[in-house]
Amino acid sequence: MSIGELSRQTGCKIETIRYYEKTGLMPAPPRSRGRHRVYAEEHLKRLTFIRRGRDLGFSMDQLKGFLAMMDASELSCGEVAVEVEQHLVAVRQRLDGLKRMERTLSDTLAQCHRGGQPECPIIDALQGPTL
Amino acid sequence: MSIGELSRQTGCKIETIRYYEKTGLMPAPPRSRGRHRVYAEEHLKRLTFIRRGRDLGFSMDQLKGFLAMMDASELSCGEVAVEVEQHLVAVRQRLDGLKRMERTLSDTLAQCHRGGQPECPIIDALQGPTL
DNA sequence: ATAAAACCTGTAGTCACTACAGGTACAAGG
DNA sequence: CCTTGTACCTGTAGTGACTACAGGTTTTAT
Repeated sequence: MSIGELSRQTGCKIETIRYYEKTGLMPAPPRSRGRHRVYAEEHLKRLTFIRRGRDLGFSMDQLKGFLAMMDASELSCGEVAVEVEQHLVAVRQRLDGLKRMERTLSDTLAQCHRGGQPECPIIDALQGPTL
Repeated sequence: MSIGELSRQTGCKIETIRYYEKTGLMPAPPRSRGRHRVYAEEHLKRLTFIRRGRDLGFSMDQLKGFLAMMDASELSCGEVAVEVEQHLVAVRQRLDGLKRMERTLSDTLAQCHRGGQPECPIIDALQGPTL
């Protein structure tokens, strides 16, 4: 499988795949005579795992940790679970922050009478000390 | 007011204030004989606005736009409102993504029987095609 | 055989900071 | 007035996770 094919199958850009290789997240695959990267099924699986993990908000470092455990086939579920749990806490915090943000923005917008009033509640809201 | 004092009042790190100056978000303030930055009330207001805006997820470029409008005292509420509205849409999308993320993570965790079963649903979930 | 597409390497840019190194200024106490 | 300690200065480089480009080589299809 060429890098382009792998890219199509995973939805991961070619540059990103090469970047993952450079940073050690993906192994360097064998090459053709002309130095083109040649990938196999295992690479597809690994990259799918990485993309999925990234989509779920794990850092490249966290994924590197997971992959190292899997590579060592000490897939001690427990250790991974602990990290996933911690991550979930962080995700929930971000979620709360974003919810607050959403509320503030929509409240502010609701107060704005679009006509050219001299005082804009949007600007006031952003400047004032309340909130 | 020294840069340290401004930093304390706004909760914005000194390096960040200098960075905002370099990028044109904050104006270059007058200096003391010895080149130390000397800030006034207006700087405090502006930086508060910037911090607030950043906390609400606006980019430095968007804030630069708002500030330029305010500086020109064409605070045409309408234009700002349109941008805020668009931003709100983006925030809601991120919120949805995060909610999906939260659900996937907690579902996956729920399936994991921490004991050393050979198959870890966490790893399966991240690798498999479903989801 | 040739042309177009895909691939290669290496470097630099993005965003919003953050950290550091190596130096100068200022405020307080003696 | 002098010293000491803190606060400040500039400039550069690093972060994370990519993305974009320039300038060259290989593969594939006609």
